[in-house]
Amino acid sequence: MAASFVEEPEAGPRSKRVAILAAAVDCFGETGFEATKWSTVAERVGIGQTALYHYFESKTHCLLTIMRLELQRSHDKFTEATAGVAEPADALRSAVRAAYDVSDQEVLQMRILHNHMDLLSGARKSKREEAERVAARQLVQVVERDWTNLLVRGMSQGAFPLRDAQLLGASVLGLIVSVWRWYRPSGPTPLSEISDLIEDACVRIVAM
Amino acid sequence: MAASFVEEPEAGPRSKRVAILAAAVDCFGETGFEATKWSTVAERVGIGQTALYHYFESKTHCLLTIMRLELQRSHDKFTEATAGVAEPADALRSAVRAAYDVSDQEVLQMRILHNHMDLLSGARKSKREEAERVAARQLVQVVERDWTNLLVRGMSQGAFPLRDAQLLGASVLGLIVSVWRWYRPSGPTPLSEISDLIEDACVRIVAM
DNA sequence: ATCCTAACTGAACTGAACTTGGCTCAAATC
DNA sequence: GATTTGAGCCAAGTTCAGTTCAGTTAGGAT
Repeated sequence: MAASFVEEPEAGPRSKRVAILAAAVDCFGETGFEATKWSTVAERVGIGQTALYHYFESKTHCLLTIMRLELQRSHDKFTEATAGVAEPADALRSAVRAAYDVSDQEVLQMRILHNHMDLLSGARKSKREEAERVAARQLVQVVERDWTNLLVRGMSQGAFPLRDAQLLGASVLGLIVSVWRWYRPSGPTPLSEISDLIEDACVRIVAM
Repeated sequence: MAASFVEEPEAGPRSKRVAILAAAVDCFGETGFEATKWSTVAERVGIGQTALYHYFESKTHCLLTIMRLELQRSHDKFTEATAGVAEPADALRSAVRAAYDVSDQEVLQMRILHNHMDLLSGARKSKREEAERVAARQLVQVVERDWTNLLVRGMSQGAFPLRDAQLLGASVLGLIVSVWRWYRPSGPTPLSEISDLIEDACVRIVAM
C-alpha cells in the first residue's frame, strides 16, 4: 500500500503528548477548533502554552495529527471488522456496526475530522504539518477504497446489484459519517439505535 | 410558523450588497471561510476592505447571512417541489430532485452552509450576527421538519413502513447533503447522475 | 445651489497565534 | 557525583487579519 509514515515520536515517560492530544480533542470537539484558544488546551493539561511547542509545531499541526490518528483508527477498525467475513452483506453489516462502535472520545474525534476535511486539500507551509496532511489525505483515500472494494466484491459475487461502486461507496460513507455532525452522547438517541437504523439503510441502499 | 425575520436592508441603487455576497460565496466556497481574507472579497468587488463594514458587521456576519439565505432557498424549493404531490413516494422523489436542482453558485452556498453548521450552536456577541444566527438556526429546524413531516405522512398513509421518522429524516437529509462535501461541478461525475442514485437510495431507505 | 446621507477611504488599533531566547528543573546515563 | 537531555517556564516581541475611527466623496432630493 506504500503508505507514507509519520513516525510517532517515541514517548518519553514524562511526555505529555497524549495528554495534550486528549485535551485538544475535548476542546476542539466541544468548542470547535477555531473557537478554542490554544492556551486553553495548555491550561487543561496543566502546562504553559509555550510548552505545547515541544510537541506540536502549531495548533493546526495538532489538529492534523488528531485527524490522521482518527483515520488510521477507522481504517484499522474496518479491516478488523470485515476480515474473514465471506458473505458481502454480512461484511457490510459488520463494517457499519464497527463504524459506530466508538467511545465518547472517538465521537469527538470523528466530529473534528469531518468538520475539517477541507484542511487536507491545500498544501501546508511547514514540514511537519505537511507530512501529517499528506498522510491524512492518503488515509482518506484508503478508507474510501475500503468501502468501494467491499461493494465491488459484493457486485462481482452477485450479492449486490451492479451500480457505480465509486459513487455508491461515497454515498454510503457519507450517510454513515453524517451522523457525527449531530449526534451527541448526551442526546436523546442512543448510538445503538442509530447504528441499527443506518445498518439497515446501508443494506437496503446497496443490496436491493 | 412565527419565523423571526431579518429584514433585508432595502437596496439603494448604488448598493453593492449583492455583489459582496456573490464574491463572498465564491471566495468562501472555493478557498474556505477561514482561509479567505476579508480584504480579498473587497478586492474582488472593487472596493476597499473597510467599505465592507457598511453592509456587514463582520466577516462572520456575512457568512451567517449567506447561510440563512441558502436555508431559506432550500426550504422554499422543498415546499415548491412537494406541493400538491399526493403520493408520498412521488413527493420524496420530487424533493430529492429539487435538492439537486441547483446552480454552481448554489453548490458553493451549500458547501459553505454545511461546513459551518457549528456556528449556529453558540450565541454571538453582536446584535445583527445573533439575529442572523437565530434565524438560520430556526430555518434548520424548519427544513428538518419538512423532511420529517413528509416521512410521517408517508408512514401514516401506509406508503412507508413505520420507523422512527425523526431519526430516519435526519439520516436521509444527511445522505443528501453529504454530497456537497465532495461534489465539484468540474469533477468527473455529473450532478444528474448523483441525483438519480441518491433519489433511488432514499426511496429504498424510506419505502422498503 | 444646497443639503442629506449612503457609500467610501486611509490610517491606526486590537487580539490571538505564534516566535524567540534565556533560564530552571529533574531524571537517566556515565 | 557530574553530565547530558528531555521537559518546561517566563517574558518580551512579531505578525497578520479583522476591525474601528475620523473623516471625505458623490448622487439624488428639496
